Formats: sequence, structure tokens, C-alpha cells
Amino acid sequence: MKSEEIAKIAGVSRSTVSRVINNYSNVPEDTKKKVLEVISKYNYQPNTSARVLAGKQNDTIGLFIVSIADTDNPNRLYNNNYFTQFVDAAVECANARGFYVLVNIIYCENDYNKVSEVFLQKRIDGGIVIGTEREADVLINVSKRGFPVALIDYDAEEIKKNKSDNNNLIVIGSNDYEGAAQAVEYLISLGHKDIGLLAGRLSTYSGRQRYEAFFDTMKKHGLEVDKDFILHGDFIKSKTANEVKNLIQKDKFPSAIFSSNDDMAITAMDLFKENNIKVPEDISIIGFDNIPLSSLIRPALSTVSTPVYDIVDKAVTELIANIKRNKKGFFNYSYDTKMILRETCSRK
Amino acid sequence: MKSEEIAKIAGVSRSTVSRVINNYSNVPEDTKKKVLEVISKYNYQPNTSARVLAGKQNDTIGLFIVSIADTDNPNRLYNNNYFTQFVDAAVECANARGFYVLVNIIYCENDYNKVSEVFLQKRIDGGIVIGTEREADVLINVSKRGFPVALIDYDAEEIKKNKSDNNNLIVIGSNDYEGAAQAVEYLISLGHKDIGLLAGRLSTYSGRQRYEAFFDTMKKHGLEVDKDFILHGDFIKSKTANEVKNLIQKDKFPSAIFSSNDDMAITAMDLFKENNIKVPEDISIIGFDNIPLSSLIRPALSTVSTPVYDIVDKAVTELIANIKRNKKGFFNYSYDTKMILRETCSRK
DNA sequence: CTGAAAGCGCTAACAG
DNA sequence: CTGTTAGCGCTTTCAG
Repeated sequence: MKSEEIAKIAGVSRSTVSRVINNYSNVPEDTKKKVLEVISKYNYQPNTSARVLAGKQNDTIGLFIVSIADTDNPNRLYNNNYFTQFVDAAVECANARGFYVLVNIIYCENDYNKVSEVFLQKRIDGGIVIGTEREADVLINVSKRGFPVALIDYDAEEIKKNKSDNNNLIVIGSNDYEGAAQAVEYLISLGHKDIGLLAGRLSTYSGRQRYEAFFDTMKKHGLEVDKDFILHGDFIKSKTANEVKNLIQKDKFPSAIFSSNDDMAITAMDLFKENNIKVPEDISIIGFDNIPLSSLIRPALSTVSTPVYDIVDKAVTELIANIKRNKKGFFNYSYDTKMILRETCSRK
Repeated sequence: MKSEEIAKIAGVSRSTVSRVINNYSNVPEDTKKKVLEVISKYNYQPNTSARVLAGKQNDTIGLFIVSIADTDNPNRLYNNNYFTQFVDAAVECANARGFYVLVNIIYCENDYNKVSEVFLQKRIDGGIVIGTEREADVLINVSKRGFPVALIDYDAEEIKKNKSDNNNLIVIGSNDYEGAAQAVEYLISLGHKDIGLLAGRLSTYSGRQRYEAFFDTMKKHGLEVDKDFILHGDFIKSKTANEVKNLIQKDKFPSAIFSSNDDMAITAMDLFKENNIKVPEDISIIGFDNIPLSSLIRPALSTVSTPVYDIVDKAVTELIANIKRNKKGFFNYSYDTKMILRETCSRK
């Protein structure tokens, strides 16, 4: 079924059919009704490719999830409790606004080219990139070519430097520095002095923010950081497990740990349990992200929640506004985090 | 940048550019190389809409996730530990085969029309539908119109009846009846007689299979089923919680429960814990699906694992084969489940 | 208000 | 082996 057939049946021209489909104002109610009836009767749907080729938008946004980690694990993302939230939220928000979502996963540096490809092939009107590494350049270039891009978990300041003329870039994130500082302050307020850090991948913005906040806060309180208590989990389960096992082997032990995300905190807790180290009696731990799992495990994990849903919703909304040319420019939004106290931290 | 410009620069015609893009055999190495160089130099990517309109495939499959549940919960899917696995697996498998994935969520009966729309608009070459309700007809009609469709968690027998001439339908699932029977047998072998059922939504195929297997197995062993021990959780957290709370109020209690999925089992366990009912000392429980969370909670949940990844991989592979016209016809595949014994079942 | 006609960027006969 | 040409199904001027 194509618009020409609809036109013939309705006794009008293709143009008129097109006009009613696109809701033009200058078509009389009668004609409109007549055409609509035929369309509905024959279950006609316009061919998207033809519409796009003729100048319409695609009404689809690309969701790019960077998951450069655990490359030896065939299940990768599959096991990542953090990103799945983004997929769900993005699809839900976009669908609610009449947009489709093309989901892409970036497993390796090489995959970054996929991003530009998808744009260049005009498969999408705009894209959201999450959890990105340093390869911001690729994305900034894409946006400079006129394609709207929303970046989540990115250093807005650094981008602002290079962007200058960028009209299609939206940077959205949470105030992780403040959130992490607050968590460490909390641990300190509980009387902890020997505090360890389970650090995330420093090539991510959030990884760096949480890392720096930890050291700054410790310093602010005149607390020494024992190098042996700095574990580089890099947001990767297997790495985290190795680092924690190493720590357990040592003859000294922190009384509390600030973990840069919940996944790593949970991995550590499992290992603690295996080794009869009690949380929070023997060691306190606080995570970051407030993934669904964190409230389900026992003891329930104290953590810092980032408003994932709000962030994604903002990303989708702003991206669509940019696509529709309502709102061009460089925008930067940042959301506050919130400490969620549960059962894994106790007074020293 | 369009193919004509590439042609001009490379000193050939558009057709030749098209030929090298589509890897035709009748292009001499030299010409090919020359064109490829220009393409790569200018970072040219063919416009997908134009290609599709000219008769090429879209190289994208639609993933439709039915989530008719908890409609009052704004986070819906977001909290569903089962479906996220499907999204990840599907994207990974499809990407690996050079296909893109358009993810759609079906929240209500009305959304079923979205499925046909996406097909009719030619946004996708084929679709995978998961967790479907009775509205199979919509999908079967879609496939009858020539669009390849893969159905996961569907009653293949029932479909076979109506399909007869269907050439584009693939039905994939796991042998849930056998898996559920095995789980109940296990509970019985542990000495349990008063066994309860946490039933899933009976409008899903898996929900029905697991339900029937429970009753059949109990009957086979001459065991009575107490009506008060049949809880209709419908795969929905809030409903499950209500049913379990009701049960706890009663003066009689089963010594074991077979839960039609892990999510409901975990909800029940949380309630048991709140009410000082110990698992597995006071009550044994076994779930279904083996979601990631089930191994993380304590006590770790005994369950029946379905090979999600295999199922999705098969769905993607077969769907693509059908799209590429290598393999037309009606196909039905079913995978065995596997009991995973952990810590929630004990001898009566 | 509405039809005719051009054109979006590509592929695929067809001819040479 | 390669260029020319005719669409693919739609939107959008441009006339009327």
C-alpha cells in the first residue's frame, strides 16, 4: 500500500494525502476525514525511508553505550547492572515522545566508528552516548557536523574549551564530586580514619570525580591515605575481585571503604563474606549509583544515588528539542546526588 | 556527501560506486581500490533511507518487549530483572551480525499496534517479540504479510494450528514444563508435601506451562494441593507481595514453595525475612529463570535456569536467516532448562 | 484549497 | 566491465 493508492481510493492526489498525514492546516475537515478513513481502513503506514529521503526526520535516536571492559567475558554488558537502567529509561522516555531508539553497544575503541557511521548513514536524528571514555573527539566532531549529540558522564568544562562554536551538544551528568565527598565525610564522621578506596576507571569522568573527591576529602580532614588501601577495580568485576583478594591477604586492613560504584562494592562484600569479614562490624563500605541490587542484598548497601531516570529523561528531552531545532546551542545540566544510608556503615 | 560526488572524484559513475559498496564481483581490483580510497578519504557512508527505498534491506531488527504489568509503577520495566537480559543479549547478537536493533516496549494492549506500525513503516526487516500475551494474532498477521517474526515464550503448538501457510514465523522457547516438573519433583524428593505455588501470569505461555507442571507433578505423586497455598503473583511484584502477606496471616503454612519466577521468589523471601520466617529452615523455596540477582542474594536462591542467551542468539540467527531468504518456513526450537541448586531448599 | 512535477540518494536492469 | 536511465515512495514547491 502506498500513498498513491490511498489517494486514488479517496479521490484526491498524493499531495493531499501527504498533507493530511503531516497535519497541514490548509486541508478542509471533510477532505481530511475522507482520507483518514481510507488510511485507517487499509491500515496504511507511510514508508519511513521515503519520508526521510524526502526530507522528514527519522524520529529515532541512537543510544550508544560504552562498555569497554571485561572483554574476555562473553556476557559483558549482560552482567552490568548499571547500564541496563539507562537502556530502559531511554527507551521509555523516547517512546513516550514518539521517538524510536536504536541501541548500540560499544565494546572496543574501534567501535567508536560505529557511532559516526550510524549518524552518517542517517539512521538516526540524534544520539545519546553514555559511559564514554576519552574518545570525546569523535563525538564532538559528529556534533560539529550538525548532528545533535547528548553526552552523559562527561567533563563539560573540558568540552566547553574545545567546543566554542558547537551548536548541537548537550552534556548531562550528576554532581559526583560532591556526592563522593559527602560519602567520605560520612565515613569520617563515623570515626573512621583508615579509609580505603575502590577506584573506578579513571578514563571516565565519574571515575575521576569520585577519585579526586576521595583524596581531597581525606586531605581536608588531615587523614593519611594508605597506598595499600587504594584498589583499582576500574569498574570491572574481575579486576575488583583481584584487588580485594590482595587486600585481604595483607596484614593491615582499612576500617571503611568508599567504593566508586555499587557493583564493585558488592563484589567486595561477597569476598568479605567468603573470608568471614563482617560488614559493617569489621569493615564499613559505601557504594555509588544506587543500583536496584544494592537495596536487595543483605546487608543492604549504603550508597550514593544518582538520578539516572532524571538524567536520561533530560537527555532525551533536550536532544529531541535540539533535533526539532527548537533549541540549538551548547547546554550543560548537572544533577545532585543523594546519600542513601542502609546497613553497611557503622561507627568505628 | 553522496555517491555522485564520490563517483565524480573517483572518475567513475554512480553505478560503479554502488557496485563497489555492494561488493559486486564484476569490478576490477583497480577501480575498486580507487573508489574505496575516495570513500574512505571523505568518510562517505551511503544514506540508509535511499538504499532501503531502492530495494535494499534495512539491516535492523525490532525487539518488542511486552511488559503489561505494574502499570501504576512509573519504573515498570526498569525494575524488571528478567527482560533486561533479553535486551542486552539481542543487541549483542544482532550487532555481531551487522544488524541494528530498534528496541520497543509494549506497555499496554493498545501498544500492540506499534508492532505492526513499525513493520509497515518498513523501519525493520524483522522482529523479535518477547513475553507476549494472547495477542498472538496481531503478530501472526504481521508474519503472514511477509514480515519475518520470531516469537519467544509462545505456544508453538497452538500457533502451528493457525499458521498452516506461514513462512515467516519462528517460535523459540525453553522446556518450562519439564523444568518446572523437575523443580517440584525435587521439592517432593526432599520430603515436602505441603507445597505452595507462586503462579505467574497465565496469559503467558511460560506462566501456563509452569502452572500446569506444578499441578500435574503434585497429582502424579498423590499430593493434595491446598487452595490457600496457590498464590497468584502474576509475575508482578506488588501483587506477589499482597498474596504472600495474605499467606503469612493464615494459620497454616506450606513447607515449600515453587515460584514461577525468581522475581516473585525474591519478593516472597524479603517478606519472609521481615516476618522472621527463615528460609530454608522454616520454608523452602525454588524459583525460575536464574536471573543474575538470584545468585547474589542470601540465602542464594535455588532456581531453574533458562538459557536466555542461547534462546536470543537462536532467535536473532534464525530471524536474520529468514530475512536474507536463506531459510523460509515455520520453525520451532525449544531449549532445555537446568536446575540450579543453591541455598533455599532443605529437607523437610 | 489542491494537483502536477521535481527531487531526495541510491540500486538495478539495460545497453553497450 | 561500466555508464545511462528509470524508478523506490514520499514531501514540497509552484501554479492554478
